[in-house]
Amino acid sequence: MPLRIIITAGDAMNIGEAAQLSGVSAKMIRYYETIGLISKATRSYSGYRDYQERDIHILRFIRRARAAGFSTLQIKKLLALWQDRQRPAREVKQFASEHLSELKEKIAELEAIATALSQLIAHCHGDDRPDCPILDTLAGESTGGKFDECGKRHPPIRRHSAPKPKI
Amino acid sequence: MPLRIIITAGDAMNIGEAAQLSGVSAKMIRYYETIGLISKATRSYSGYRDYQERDIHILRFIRRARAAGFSTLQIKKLLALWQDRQRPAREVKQFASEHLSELKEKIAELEAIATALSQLIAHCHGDDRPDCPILDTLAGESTGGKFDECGKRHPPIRRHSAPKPKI
DNA sequence: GCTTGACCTTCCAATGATGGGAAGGTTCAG
DNA sequence: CTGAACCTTCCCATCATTGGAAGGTCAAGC
Repeated sequence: MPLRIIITAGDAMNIGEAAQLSGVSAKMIRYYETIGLISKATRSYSGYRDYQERDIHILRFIRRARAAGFSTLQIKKLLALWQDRQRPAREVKQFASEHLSELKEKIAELEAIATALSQLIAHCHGDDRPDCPILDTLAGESTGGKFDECGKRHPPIRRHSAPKPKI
Repeated sequence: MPLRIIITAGDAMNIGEAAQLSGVSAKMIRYYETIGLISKATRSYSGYRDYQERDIHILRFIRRARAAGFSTLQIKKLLALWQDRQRPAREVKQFASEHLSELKEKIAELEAIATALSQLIAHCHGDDRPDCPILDTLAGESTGGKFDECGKRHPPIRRHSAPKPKI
């Protein structure tokens, strides 16, 4: 992966440098532009996107907000709150609190699953014999078992990670 | 939502009844067939899929495994283990344990986010004044802040829930 | 000037599990 | 025979993210 380190004196920079400085991939910067999360970048004569320090700040904000688990839609609102210097902190606190509640709910769901699974695993002798309470429970005839109760939401397993903040 | 309750004496049934009995939606049954998680259903003369009791058991197994947070790929393996009556329970236990580790890791990540967010919220006075440590942190100039560390994976926010087990 | 390679551009595709809906065929009861 | 409730296949959307192709641009070194 050859990676030329870009150093520029002034403010203006291409998308690659913006990506390096902000920790948001160029791909994602373009994506954020298409979904309207950031405003359309001005273009150089040849069509290259042009970024300033100010854009880098915004992109970093977005990266951190993503790392905090906010969706792009939520970030749109956060950006609006951020840019409005008159907004009362109350609004921000409330918004963040709602997100925190969702997070906690998700955690509780996962923990319910983990607990149930732990118990099954604990009850499995795990030797060469074929009888196994784990499979028996999943196959179970009875209703109202552990896994008829918990784990109602299951986001797809993702291959791609969110951008790993290296800056 | 008109819903006719279907009661059939014998084993053979259409996809709708299979869905009701298994708790897996007809849509998902077809999907599981296309991705090869279940074998292709036999068809009636007119092309309707035909299901037996045995298929219902498999579908219930899949539903519970999904509720336990296994991906369809993992379930494929679980089904193979289940169907192999000679497999040592050790294998199942190991497989489930690996999944449990992943679950715990995910929980830990979410908890790191939740903790960091909690702290920010706690530090926000939340009144009418505009200064707010939450936004300040997201906008922060400094590197190595809370959200430069935690939360590396963020599955997309889903609209659709996994099938809610009602049976 | 020309080449080369590292940039940049747009566009399309895939991921994973799930639902929505259209267009059209089947079945069964009244 | 009609209508409703099934069934079929096919395409689309979600969300954030990456991959890759096809092609334009720029700057350094020859």
